[in-house]
Amino acid sequence: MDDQKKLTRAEQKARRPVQILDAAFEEFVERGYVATRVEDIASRVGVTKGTIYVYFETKEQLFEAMIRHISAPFEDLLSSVNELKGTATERLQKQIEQIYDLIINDRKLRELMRFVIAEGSRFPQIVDRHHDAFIYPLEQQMASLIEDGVKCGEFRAAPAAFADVVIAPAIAFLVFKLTFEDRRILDRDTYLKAHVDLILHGLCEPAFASGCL
Amino acid sequence: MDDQKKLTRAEQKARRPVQILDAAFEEFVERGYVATRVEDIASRVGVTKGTIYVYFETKEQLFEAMIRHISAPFEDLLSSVNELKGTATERLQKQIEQIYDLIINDRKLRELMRFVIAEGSRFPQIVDRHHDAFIYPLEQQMASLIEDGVKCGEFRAAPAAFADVVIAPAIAFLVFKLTFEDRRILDRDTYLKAHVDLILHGLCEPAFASGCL
Amino acid sequence: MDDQKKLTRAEQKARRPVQILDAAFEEFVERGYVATRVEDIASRVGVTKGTIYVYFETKEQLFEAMIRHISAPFEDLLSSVNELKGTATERLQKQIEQIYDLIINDRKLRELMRFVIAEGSRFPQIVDRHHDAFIYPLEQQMASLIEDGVKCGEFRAAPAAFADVVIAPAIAFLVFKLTFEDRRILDRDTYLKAHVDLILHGLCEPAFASGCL
Amino acid sequence: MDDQKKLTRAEQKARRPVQILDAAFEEFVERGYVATRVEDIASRVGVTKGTIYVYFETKEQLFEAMIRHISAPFEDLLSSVNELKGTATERLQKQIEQIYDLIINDRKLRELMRFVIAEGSRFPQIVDRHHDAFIYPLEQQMASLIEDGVKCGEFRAAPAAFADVVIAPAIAFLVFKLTFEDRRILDRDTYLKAHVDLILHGLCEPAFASGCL
DNA sequence: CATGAATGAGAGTTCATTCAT
DNA sequence: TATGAATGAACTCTCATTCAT
Repeated sequence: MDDQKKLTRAEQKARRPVQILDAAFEEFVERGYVATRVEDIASRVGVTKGTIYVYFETKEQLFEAMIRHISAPFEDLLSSVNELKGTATERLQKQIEQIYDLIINDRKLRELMRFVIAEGSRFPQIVDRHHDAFIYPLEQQMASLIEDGVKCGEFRAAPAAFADVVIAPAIAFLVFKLTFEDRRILDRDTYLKAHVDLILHGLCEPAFASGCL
Repeated sequence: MDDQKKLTRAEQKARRPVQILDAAFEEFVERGYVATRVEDIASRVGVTKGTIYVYFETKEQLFEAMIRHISAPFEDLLSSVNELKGTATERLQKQIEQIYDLIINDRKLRELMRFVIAEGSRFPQIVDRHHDAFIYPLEQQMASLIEDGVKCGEFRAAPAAFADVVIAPAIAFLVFKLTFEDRRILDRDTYLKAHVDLILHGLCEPAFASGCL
Repeated sequence: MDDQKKLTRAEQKARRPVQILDAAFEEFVERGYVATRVEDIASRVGVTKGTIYVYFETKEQLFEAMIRHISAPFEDLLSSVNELKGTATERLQKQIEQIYDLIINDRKLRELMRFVIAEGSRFPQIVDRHHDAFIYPLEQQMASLIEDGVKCGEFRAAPAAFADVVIAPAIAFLVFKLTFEDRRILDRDTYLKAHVDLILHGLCEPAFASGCL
Repeated sequence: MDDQKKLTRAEQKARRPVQILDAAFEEFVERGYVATRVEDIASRVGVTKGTIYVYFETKEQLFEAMIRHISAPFEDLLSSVNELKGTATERLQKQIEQIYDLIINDRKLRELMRFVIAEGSRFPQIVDRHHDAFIYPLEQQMASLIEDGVKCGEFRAAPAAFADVVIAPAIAFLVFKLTFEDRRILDRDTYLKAHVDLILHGLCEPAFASGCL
């Protein structure tokens, strides 16, 4: 409580943009770009409409800034995966698990996907951004992981498109969670297990089949 | 010929609701529910604002009717699958192909998915509808197909969630197409081949592996 | 009273634009372009804000249309002067009188001048329009009248700029009336008499001086 | 040198009000009272919004102060005319010339006229001020000059309103310059010569006509 | 059935003004 | 003295909806 009081003007000011962006995220998620009122974002922050315009020129720019704000963390998030150890199989399994954890835990990532789908035609940049910063790296990592497995003889030779198909169930999981949220229950563990099971069987050298699984 | 004219006019009127629903689909796709103006739908049909309200009480009801209108075909569409012949493997492969064809050819199905994601919180019924009429039947069919394969020894025993994971790449494909449309090229054949390849390897009894593929 | 009732929708609609333009004139005169609220114009007509936008796309276009509306009458008004009869002196005198009558009686002409001065930098077209439709014709008529007088020996040879200077007191009178309105009284007859007196003395051939005045 | 700096800084502050008034003049000229933003005035001075309010209570008072600021010089400017020497004719000619020089050289005088016309109904005081400080003295001087000329037999007896009419072309010139600025070229010398020519012919005793011109 | 003029409740945005620093 | 974050009232413009014709 004293905490709040202690905030000097300067501190307040430094926090405002982030406060607004966070509030904007919540409101835009709830109602979509067009139906969200700048005033609602403002009241969520506890300021008035005008204050929003001190920090952002238009509702449009606020939306774009919000997207950038919530996208930023993913960029370095995906780069950490390279450090995995173990056999290709183990690493593949591990990475899939991490992706599911990300999808389950990171509401922002999920909602970003909704924005991309719902507002993509209004904000084409976010579609490209999302592809370049999220989808493409995922594909690349998966592709190189599979390649490793093929090289060391754990996986059978696979067409390039395999990487896409291998991560696809996770994408579908994300979309399901986004769409049905609480309405239909999707159990992470069950789904994840089925996913891993399928792709490992699907990838392993038949000769290894009994051994590697 | 006057007869014809009059008939045509009468037919015109009988077609009005459908014309409006089709126009509504196009406009709602282009701009989303909130940003679409009733007037734009009207001019697409070639009538004026007021006419829309002769047929639909509110914009909201028009939207819902439009969703019902474009959803209708899918209902009987999926029931045709049962008639497939051949081994479980062949039927599985065939069905997957059909799903991709559907996704590629049916823009309405794709955009329905976008509506579900984008407007789901505004129109919760459409989410349920979509699940019951599209997602659930798909899962059921796939599940029973897999079960058949297991029974006849073609597929290894699989957990229930397998059905979801098996169709997931197709869902992801749909979402990709929806999201990136022309921006990123996804080749149906390449992706489909990888998908089928993966799941057949993933499903087949190892013993059958060499034989069934 | 019945008159009002009898107005059909169609008639109403035909009158609306003019009603709005007239109301706009009054409001813009009273407060200037920027300070005038579209809503005030609407209430003056007895309709609501939205109605204005049925007829005019923006406040700016409404203003421009209003200027065109009040300028239109002047265009043919000035062309009637050519029909004057009598000696050059008589015709000059007559025309000057007509100009003063115009200035005195036509509030719209006066206020147009104010718009040109006050809003000229915001609406450059109206400045040009005003010059071409009002100032220039006035100069031309005066110039040809003087030329006539010179040719028939009534007036002494005069430089071209004379026409401007000869009408200038009327312009100044207009500006005075515009500026001081009721605050300072300017008597038309006294001022007009002095004006005519001055220019006739100033123009007449000295030889004619006693005769022509 | 530190002294100097400090002095300069102190001087800076002393100059602030004048700097602000000068900046206000430019901005108000450019956009008119209502459309001018206090912030624009501030940035022209190189300070921020708040600073303006240190020196002026409201935008309205700032405007009025600005008007007073630019009007001040005219007050003593017109009193200098009495010192003219020569015949009435020479002095009249001289004074007319001075008025044109004033109009040509003094942008502030010209724009003051625009403020009077454009903002007169919002700021009635400036209309009165302008009349009392500028128009009325001009008329008075001209009237007494004419009276002198009449007394000494150079000018013919003239009605009182003559003074107004005699200066009117200069007023019209001012308004023209204000209105058309660069758009239409008005040559000072040509116009002035025509003006003087007209009024001298118009004022001189016919008997003197050949002699005095 | 079809029209389109009219409504009126907002929505985004602006800006004079205040006040803690 | 100077700042600039914050306010809140006002303004332009939009659009779903109504209803007389």
